[in-house]
Parts: sequence; C-alpha cells; structure tokens
Amino acid sequence: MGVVGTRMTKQKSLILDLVKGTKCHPTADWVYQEARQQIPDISLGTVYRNLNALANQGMIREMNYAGTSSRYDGDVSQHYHFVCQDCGFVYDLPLEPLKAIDDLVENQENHKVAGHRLEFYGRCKSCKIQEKQ
Amino acid sequence: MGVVGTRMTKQKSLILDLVKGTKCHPTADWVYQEARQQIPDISLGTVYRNLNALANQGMIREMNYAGTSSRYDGDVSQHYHFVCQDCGFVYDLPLEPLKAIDDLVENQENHKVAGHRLEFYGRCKSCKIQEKQ
DNA sequence: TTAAATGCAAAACGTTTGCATATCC
DNA sequence: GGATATGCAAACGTTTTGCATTTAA
Repeated sequence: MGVVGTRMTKQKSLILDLVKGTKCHPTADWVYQEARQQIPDISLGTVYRNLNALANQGMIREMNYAGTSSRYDGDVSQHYHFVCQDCGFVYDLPLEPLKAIDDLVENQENHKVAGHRLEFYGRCKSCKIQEKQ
Repeated sequence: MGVVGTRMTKQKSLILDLVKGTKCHPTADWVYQEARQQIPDISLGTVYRNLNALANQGMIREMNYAGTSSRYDGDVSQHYHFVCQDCGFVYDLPLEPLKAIDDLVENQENHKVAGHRLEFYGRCKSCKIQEKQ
C-alpha cells in the first residue's frame, strides 16, 4: 500500500542525499524538482512516500509547524529555527538546547514530556537590509 | 472579495463567542459544527473568513504549527501548549513566558526577532493512565 | 522468486475564492 | 442606499492512495 519500508532504492537514496545535503529545509516539491534532474521520471508520490519513511525511521525530521507545506530537515540533532516572516527562509540557530524545561513541565503538569519545539520568527538580517522605508 | 472587514454580523459574533468560550483549541470544522447548531445554514467559507479576520484583528490566535489543520485559540495572551501525541488534545501550560531568549537570539544572529512559539509534546496525563502494557 | 517499491493518475483533504444575494450601518 | 458579508459551489495546493508494473534482495 502507500507505506514504504526499509528496502533501499535509488530513489530513496537520492532523496536522503538531497535532504542531508542542503541547509534550506526543503519542501517536498523542492526535493522533487531536484530529484528529477537525476531521475527524470521519479514521481511526486514516491518523494512523499520516502520522505515519510525517512522521517519515521528518524533519518530526517519533518517540520510541519511553520507555514502551509511541510519542510524537512536533514539535521536530526536537537536545534532551533528562526523563520523570516518576509522571505520565508528558515535559519538554524546555535542556541543551546533548553533541557530543563521538559522536566519542569513534566513535574508541574504530570504529562510525560517527550520533547519540545521552539521556533523564532521576525525579519531576518537580509530582509532588514533591504528595508524600504 | 474573500476578505472580511470590521462589520459585525451575527455569524462573526457567534464564531468569536465559540472560540472564546472553549479551552479545546478548536479547528475550523469544530467551530463550523458548533455554529450550525445556532445558525443552521452558516457556511464553512464564512467560518474560515471570520476566523481569519478575527486572527488578523488580534482577537483570537491561529496556531497552525501543530498538525495538519489549523487550530484557533481564544486566549491571546502569551502562553505555551502541550500537545498529546496519542489523543491529540492541546493543553495550556502555566509556564512563565521566556522573555530573555528573544533578545538572546536577536543579539547572537542579528535577525529582528518578533517572538517565538514553544510547544511541548508527549503523552498526556489522561493517556498515561490508560497505558496498556 | 517474490515481497516491496515505483510511476501514474485519481482522490482526499483543508482552505480559499468568484459570484449573485442578503444584510448591516 | 450602498458597501460589505453571506451562502453556495467550484477551484486551489498539498498530500495520500489504488493499481498495474518494475525492482531489490
């Protein structure tokens, strides 16, 4: 059915390389457009199936909390993002992971906290420069 | 066109009341289903138009960073959420707003930081109890 | 050899929009 | 009275899925 497992194909391998090889936090369509240049008849469905599979296996991260379409991140280490409200670009931040707050919430609220997502937004340094008026 | 302004209608007033009157961080469809019970022929388009208008006017908050469909929050004060990965319920957290980190990122990265979103996830206290094995 | 992944195209999903009618100010 | 919001239904962009064929193991 629609689920992709652990078998390695040239499509899956390419998709993984593309996501791992960029810092642009790409959308599925970006991956599709890039992939077509090396496998011209790859389908968008295959891109989605493999992005989901790779995310489930923990090899990439899906970040579906910033805007309309999902973005993917090849860096699965704990880190935070800054999203520019003007140009939409997603920057990585070198901010130290806030470890203590998970315990704080867990103790205060009695939920089992698996982790947190933290995202900053505003106007990025590039857009600040082009500031018109 | 598709944009709703400042005129008050019974639809808009009802939608505002519904969002303000619940702590369930409802989706547009939840608001629609509730609204139909009082205005049977209200349309889903009107619900979306008014939710967008109310969010633009700062009277409610759109939270489109947790899952597939947008949720809305009648509490516009700065606060954080815990999202249960099992049941999907969104809890408010009494955690103190982290004010200092915006400045930290702004100074470190030279972006203009307007704010941040912080969301915790895991298994909520209700789902923990029903834990099978 | 055969279970699993692919390409293709259609469908599903949440959301937006064009238009004629109704409504608020 | 006139601008604006509504209901309706069609359209939109993203993502998923059914199916016949191809491919990795």
